[in-house]
Amino acid sequence: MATTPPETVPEPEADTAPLKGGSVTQRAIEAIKAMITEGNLTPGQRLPTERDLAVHLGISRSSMREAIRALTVIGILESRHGSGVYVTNLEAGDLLDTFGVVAEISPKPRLAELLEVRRILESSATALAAARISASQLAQLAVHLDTMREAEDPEEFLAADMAFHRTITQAAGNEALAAIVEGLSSRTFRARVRRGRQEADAFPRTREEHTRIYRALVNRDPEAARAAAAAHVGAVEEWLRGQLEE
Amino acid sequence: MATTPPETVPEPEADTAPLKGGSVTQRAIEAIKAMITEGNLTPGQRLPTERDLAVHLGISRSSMREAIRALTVIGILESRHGSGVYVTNLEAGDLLDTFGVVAEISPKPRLAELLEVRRILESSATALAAARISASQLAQLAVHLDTMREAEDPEEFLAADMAFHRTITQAAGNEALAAIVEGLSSRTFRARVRRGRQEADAFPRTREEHTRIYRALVNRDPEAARAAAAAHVGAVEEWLRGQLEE
DNA sequence: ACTGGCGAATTGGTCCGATGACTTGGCCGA
DNA sequence: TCGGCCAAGTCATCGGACCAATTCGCCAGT
Repeated sequence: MATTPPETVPEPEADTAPLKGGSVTQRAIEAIKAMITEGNLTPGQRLPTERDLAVHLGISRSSMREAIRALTVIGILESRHGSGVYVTNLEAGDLLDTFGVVAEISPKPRLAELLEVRRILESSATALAAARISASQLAQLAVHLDTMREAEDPEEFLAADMAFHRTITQAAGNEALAAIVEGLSSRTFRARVRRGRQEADAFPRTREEHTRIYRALVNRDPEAARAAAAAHVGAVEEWLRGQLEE
Repeated sequence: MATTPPETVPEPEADTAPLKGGSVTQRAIEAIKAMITEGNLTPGQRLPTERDLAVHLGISRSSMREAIRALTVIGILESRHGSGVYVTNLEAGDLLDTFGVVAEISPKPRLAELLEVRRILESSATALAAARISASQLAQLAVHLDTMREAEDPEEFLAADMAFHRTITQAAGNEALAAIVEGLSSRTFRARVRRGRQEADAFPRTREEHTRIYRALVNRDPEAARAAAAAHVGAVEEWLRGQLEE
């Protein structure tokens, strides 16, 4: 090994060395990201084998595996057992579902902030949907509303609730926006917020709010839709903030 | 691709085994996340050693390292050589700078969508800032405006530009919102968008847009601030969409 | 008794080799 | 021609070894 002699004073701050930066694994991560951004790797394409990549970058297979795993977790790569490692389609959903994880592990105060972000995004998404939603999507919304109306099981209610919102965000015609909002509304996130709220008269009120959103969409009224969605999320938000002051 | 033979072929669909699901490494990731959400691990706390964790979960150290690396990349853990593995402060910035990566590797069409998200968020953030910004922050904005006015070097201009927006998003008082917007405005992202736009008369126009935002903030006019910010981002957005149709 | 530096123990970082599990595609036989 | 079997390719996991950085206590010098 011909590494640097132990004499230079360490300067841990400036990121002046993008290639030599940090650990070997980090270098591998950057290398793969660079290959994608520079077009050497296109969505869906298969990468060389772990061994070849490791040799090519001059690192061990273990380190290369860590790099691949890291990029897998954030949705850039996807490794299929026995087949190979592939670049994902790099669709919004692939990359942004990490958001769900963030929502899962964020401490309570951060939760309120994330809910505010969701309110902003979802109200805008609903306004967009008012202009772009199709007839079949409106029909879907009606079905989900009926399901919520007749559901006794909270589980079923929640599922229809999520489907309702999902249909709207998809109708907004911005996949990235939809993916982010969905991440902020992820299963455990909502479960955490709802927990303990069921004893209140939340269900009828929620149904009413949903109905208001639906009517605004039917009338293709973006401003009404925005207001209704903001009020809907805002209600949860306000309740959560109240919870925090204890 | 022949269809299924009469028998065999298990039913690998439903994710009926959340604990046994997927790979060993995945199990380790979920285990650590669970430890955090359940409060067994608090922000800043040190984890057991890799070796101990591996033994405790009944897996090899290699797999455990992959899990730790994965959680490190998304900002949940932080490992210090020679010292140990620690939970981050779980602040918004730690968790959401993954957004920058998403913006970096997203293909062009997705870029327009992300820019639309930024427009939505930044306009709302600016409106919030109009109500909450402090006198000293307003003074900072003035300094950044002057810097932009006198800067000849595009590099310097861009730095002041980013600082300007950063001050505003921070003034909005929502760290999560600020972190997301900053991720969407990350270095390479803006560099990519700007590239080739400099030959146009973009700088004077940008300065003017910034000045308009600044005045709205000085007047503490949320609606004017929202409109000015939306127009500012929207200008870039529109230009990018034009670029896409080639 | 206090201070300063040195070194051993601890711990993450990297590498290597081996084995198991899964996929794929071609070969072989009915 | 068709269908199943087999072998090569590849990821998944494991266990061990050594290197590098940090940390902290011991010890010598003052």
